Amino acid sequence: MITQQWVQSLSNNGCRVTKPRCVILDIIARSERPLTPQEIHALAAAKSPGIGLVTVYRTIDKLEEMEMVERVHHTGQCQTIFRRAVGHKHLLICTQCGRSVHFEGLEFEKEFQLIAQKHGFCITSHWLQLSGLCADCQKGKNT
Amino acid sequence: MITQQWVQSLSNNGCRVTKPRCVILDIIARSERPLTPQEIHALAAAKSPGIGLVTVYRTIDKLEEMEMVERVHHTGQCQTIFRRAVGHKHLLICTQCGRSVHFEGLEFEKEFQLIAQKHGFCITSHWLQLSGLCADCQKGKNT
DNA sequence: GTGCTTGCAAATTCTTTGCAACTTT
DNA sequence: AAAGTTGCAAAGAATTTGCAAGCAC
Repeated sequence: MITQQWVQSLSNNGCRVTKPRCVILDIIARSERPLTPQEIHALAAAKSPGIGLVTVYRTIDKLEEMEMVERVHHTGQCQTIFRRAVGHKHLLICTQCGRSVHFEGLEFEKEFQLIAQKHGFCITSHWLQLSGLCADCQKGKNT
Repeated sequence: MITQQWVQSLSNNGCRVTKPRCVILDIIARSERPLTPQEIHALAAAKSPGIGLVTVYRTIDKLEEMEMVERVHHTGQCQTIFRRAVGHKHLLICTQCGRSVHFEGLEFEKEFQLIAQKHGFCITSHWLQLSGLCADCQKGKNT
């Protein structure tokens, strides 16, 4: 389970493993789709009343810093949070239900470099996200 | 000049061609890099004192609606505005000076579809941006 | 006990809305 | 003259900060 790995990492980095933090971690780790800070807060508060939105923001910052989550562009904003994949992967997002899947994209890397060279640029990072409808939403299951 | 085309389009769509609007249009059309609403406002106010930030927001909305500009992910946010390219192009951005260039990316489209199919998704759009250092910034010119 | 965390309240920052005055056509 | 626009002030929304109390180790 991802949650346990994250708790371990936190601990290894000298961070305290507190109740609110665990609840938030677990919600993000288990989510199949990117969540906004507000959504995370709502889910966290449901599980464990009293958790503040501020704690959610601070936990997200910490997780981002430790490269366990990343910001994703979804529903018009780029502040939704999704767990980060191991290795170099990109995201495939369902515009309707939000379900997201990581995919390998190594084939592209070389092409990106070539394109950049043509313009005199030296690439340091890239942002690639595909949006569409997942199998269920195509069938109208989540309507 | 892009500005003139835009003014023409506005006019054709029944929009009034006002002074503030022209100033804002011109700033965005000429910019080599994505600008935040605040930056646009600062530049606009410098050229023509009295222009309100609200007008900038409203003009951006209109331009976006008419597909003349797009939101770009830059410097940690995705609300910076950059002119939109004709046809299907992607963006190459300098993380240091912000200079941006559009490039063709048709070769990727088919691959995107294939990847999506493997996961049962049907792609409707994608978001691809390459970030790095432009030629000048690599040489330390803009430091 | 020490020092990291938490939650509250307040402060900021960014964006949107209501409205009367003002332009463009 | 009619209708779209503008800028101001105010309202909202989202995020950050200060701080005393509370936990984890």
